[in-house]
Amino acid sequence: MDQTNNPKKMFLEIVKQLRQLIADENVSVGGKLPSERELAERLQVGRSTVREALRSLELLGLIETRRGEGTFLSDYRKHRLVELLSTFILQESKSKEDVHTTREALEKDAIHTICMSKRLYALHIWDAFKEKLIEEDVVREDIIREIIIISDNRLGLKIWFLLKQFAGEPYQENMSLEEKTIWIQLLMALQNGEQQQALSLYNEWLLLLNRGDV
Amino acid sequence: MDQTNNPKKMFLEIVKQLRQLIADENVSVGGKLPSERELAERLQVGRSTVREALRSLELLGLIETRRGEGTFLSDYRKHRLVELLSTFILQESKSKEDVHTTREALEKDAIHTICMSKRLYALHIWDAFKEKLIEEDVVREDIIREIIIISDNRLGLKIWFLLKQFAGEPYQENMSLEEKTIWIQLLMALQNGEQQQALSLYNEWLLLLNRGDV
DNA sequence: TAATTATGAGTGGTCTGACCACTTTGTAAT
DNA sequence: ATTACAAAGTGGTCAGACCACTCATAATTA
Repeated sequence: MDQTNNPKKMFLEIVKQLRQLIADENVSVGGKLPSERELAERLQVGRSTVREALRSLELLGLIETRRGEGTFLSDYRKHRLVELLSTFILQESKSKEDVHTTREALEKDAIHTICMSKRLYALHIWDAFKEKLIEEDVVREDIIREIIIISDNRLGLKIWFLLKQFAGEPYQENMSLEEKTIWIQLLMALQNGEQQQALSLYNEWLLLLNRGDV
Repeated sequence: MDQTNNPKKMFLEIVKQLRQLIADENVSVGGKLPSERELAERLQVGRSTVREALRSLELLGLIETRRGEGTFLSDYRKHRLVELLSTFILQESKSKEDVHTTREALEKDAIHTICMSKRLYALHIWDAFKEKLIEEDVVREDIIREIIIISDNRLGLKIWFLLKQFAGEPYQENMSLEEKTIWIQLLMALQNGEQQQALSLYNEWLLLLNRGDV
């Protein structure tokens, strides 16, 4: 059992084991976890230790508990990590800048990946985008999300998704006509795999954003 | 009692009160918090409830506990949020390819940032790198880490650091002579801010890596 | 006197058992 | 078949008991 150097915190160990258990038993989102008493028995620890681990995960918003019912795996989209991040980390302005930088790195990479990809994307995808850009109001983050989805890097998408929420309103505003013009060109560049052109347009768009607001 | 649709979790309440207490008593970074028993008495709750709150904050890395000593407010620069974030994200998307892609995106971004930066880096930094490359055995991840550190994106560095651990051995092996040659050129490109050249060399290095092993 | 050792108070770590409040479920009465 | 009620299950909280560890201080020793 405790073969390792075990000066470590038990409750941290339980957190780890809970994750393992969730993976093993294939608990799906919204699914029910074993009761605290059962967990205590299965993991061979006291109920209070189990609770310390569960409460930690609850603070993170990873699980949800309902008295009289049980403990449930909560929707990822309800993770409280982002809020906590903002509360505790992002006090330093440098951090905010870091978030932007990192997020933009992911976006550029998506553009790069799409251009480099040998995969052929159906034409109608790009056409649909362009049409949408022209005819509807488009929120900035929507189109970028699509780009990253197309680039097929799910990890990158998840990280981006989290970082995005720090971008604040600018990312949730509608695109101006000027921006749309850039993006239509950008989409064409992506369609044709013209990486240089695409990245150049992206940078142009960033400049436009930074000039406009903040 | 009066449940004004306020299913107030006691331990969440305690978390809040703890933050209040830290603010009120002006506990500084590294400072000591009251003992669990004292907190329980002051907040009029059981010790186990206090512990659930404390353990939650500990999982976040906001406080640090040392058996026999006490509970201390930890340096918020040591927060564990990114780690947690990544751990849970990586749980789901097990695609190693995604990890590599994302990691490379961060590395490229570091290169890009350094080249674009108006900041002048002391010449001796680059010279020291080059010397090290020539004279010593250099582990791959070491030099890349330095690059990212120089790019001064701490968030990116943290994420990279985590992703790196999934890269496996290749990243912990020594560089071959061929690789060193590329990197010396790359360092020169960085020194001169030649972005195109630097990224091109980086890609060349990646190709070399992928051809060589796994 | 100075250095070393022993002691005890304080603290976090864990477990047990006991209630409480609430939800679900199964059963008995209608 | 429907309803009413009791029981079981679950999270929420508390109190008390040990344990392992740290540290300051007293006691012992050199």
